Formats: sequence, structure tokens, C-alpha cells
Amino acid sequence: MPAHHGLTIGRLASSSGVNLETIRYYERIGLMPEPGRSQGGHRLYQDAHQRGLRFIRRSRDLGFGIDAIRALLGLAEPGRRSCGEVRTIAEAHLLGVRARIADLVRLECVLAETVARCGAPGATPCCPVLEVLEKPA
Amino acid sequence: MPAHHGLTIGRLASSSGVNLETIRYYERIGLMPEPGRSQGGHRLYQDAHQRGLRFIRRSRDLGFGIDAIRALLGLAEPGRRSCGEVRTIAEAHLLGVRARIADLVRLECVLAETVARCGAPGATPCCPVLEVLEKPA
DNA sequence: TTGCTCCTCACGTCACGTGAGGTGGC
DNA sequence: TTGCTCCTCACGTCACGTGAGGTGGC
Repeated sequence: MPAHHGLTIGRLASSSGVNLETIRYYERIGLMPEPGRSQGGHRLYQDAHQRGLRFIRRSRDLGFGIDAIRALLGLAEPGRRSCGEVRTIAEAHLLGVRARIADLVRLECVLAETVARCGAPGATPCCPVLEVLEKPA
Repeated sequence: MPAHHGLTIGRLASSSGVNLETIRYYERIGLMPEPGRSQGGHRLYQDAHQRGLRFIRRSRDLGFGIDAIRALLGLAEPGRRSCGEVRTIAEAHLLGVRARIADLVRLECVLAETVARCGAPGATPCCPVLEVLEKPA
């Protein structure tokens, strides 16, 4: 019985866009179920694994952490669907993303202002960036 | 000769707001110069160390990576000041920050839209978040 | 003497990626 | 047989933080 009984990890990797070692990593940490093996010990993946990996990948693309994904995967099981809990996780994540954006925007302002003063004619003696970094107090 | 000859690492840490182990880490990777030691082997920091650490800390607050800070510290030395090089580093960093913001804003949009559909009356059957994550294609 | 501070060294964090050294399978 | 794919295991990444076990210094 040849490889018709499932996808090899390489094919799963290239079809999903997830690195081969990352797939093994997901298995190691229990995010992906262990697949069957060929006689030679090679992993053979079924449709359910493909769907699971796609779910994980989409979640990562949306910035969910591994723990959040673990929770989402549990809630995604038929019969355990709980829209409220899913929403809670997604909203918490959304707040985190917004906080990171706010931090970065503040940072962007300071940097942009400082760099803009670099070329300003007749402005500060030499280097506004170093001045900001060296300023006492 | 008691501790009058410099700040202990603990005092430097609390006065700068940088964790004590982080200061040792900066020394280990060559970002901070090695300070003198007391007879008992305790580090004793001088004013120059304080100024250096403040520079590093400000740079980290602005999101500069360790390698960028190493470069900035070199350029901050008297006689080696090069406004153009400093500006180049700062502008590259600014572009990186803007790219991260753009990524996060895109992500925020998708998340916000999806979560908003959660409570929508008579909308999708159950859970828009899971639907997004499970969608085939 | 107490007890707070300091010392070094090793390991943990996060989500993976890389590399070594070896083998399956067409 | 070739050569591509797969296997496991260990270590590297980034910028630190934590903990163990021991000591300085007032």
C-alpha cells in the first residue's frame, strides 16, 4: 500500500504554505493530532489534518497566539460550539491588537518628528536623533 | 574605600528603570562597557555608564533593536558623529515601524468586521469567527 | 548575626527555523 | 543507483526574565 493513504508532510507543507518543521512543531505541542505513519515511519495526513492546519494557519495570520488557537480549536468541535466564548477570545485579541497599534503609532510620531528635524535648515546644531537619545533627565 | 566610588548595579537599575539582569545582559553582549569592581567583586558604575544606559533605554523605548543601538552608540561618540548615518538608521527603523502598523491595521479591520457580525441580528447562522477560520479555499 | 544585595550560571520565554546525521521510497 | 524526501534531535533566534546556590558588606 503506497502513499495513496494520505499526504506526506512535504505535500501538506507546500499545499498549506506552512513550513514542514512548523507542522511537526504543531504536532509536538499537541495543536495538530498525530497522523498515521507509513511502514517506513513517514507521516501520512488525511483531510481532517489539512482542515485543522488551515484553521491554525488562518488563526496565526489573524495574529492569534498558540493558546488562543488551542481554545478556538476546542470550541470549533461540532457540539462544543459556543459563539459567546469564541467572541470573547476574538474580542480580547482585538483589544490586544489595538493596544499594539496605539503603542506603535505613538512611537511612529516621535520618530517621524525627530527625523523630520534632521534636515530642517538652521535648526538644531547637529543631530536631533542623538539629542533625543542623549537628553539628560 | 567604600561604595562611594560608584553606583552598585541595584541602584543603577532602580534609578534607570532597567532590570538588573538586563544591565548584566547588556554588558555580556558588549553594549555596556564593563564597569570597575569593588574588592568583593561587585560592579561599580560611574556617570558614563549611567549616561550610556539611559541612551540604550531611550533607544529601546523608541523600538530600536540591539544592533541598531550598537551602531547608534558608535555614531554618538564625540568625533564620530555623523548626522547622515544616524538619520539613515532612524529612517530605516521608521519604515519598519510603519510597515508593522500597516500589517496590524489590516489585521484589526478583519477582526473587527468579523467580531461585529457576531451579534448582528438574523445574520450568519452561528459563528462568524469560526466561519472565517474554517472557510475552505 | 541578620538580612539585603550582589555574584555566576543555567534554563525558560515565543513560535518557530536551521542544521546534522541518517534513512525511506519511487 | 541516484537523488529527493522524510526521520529525529539539538541548537539558534530575540531580548531579555527567573531561579538556584552561594557570598559581599553594612
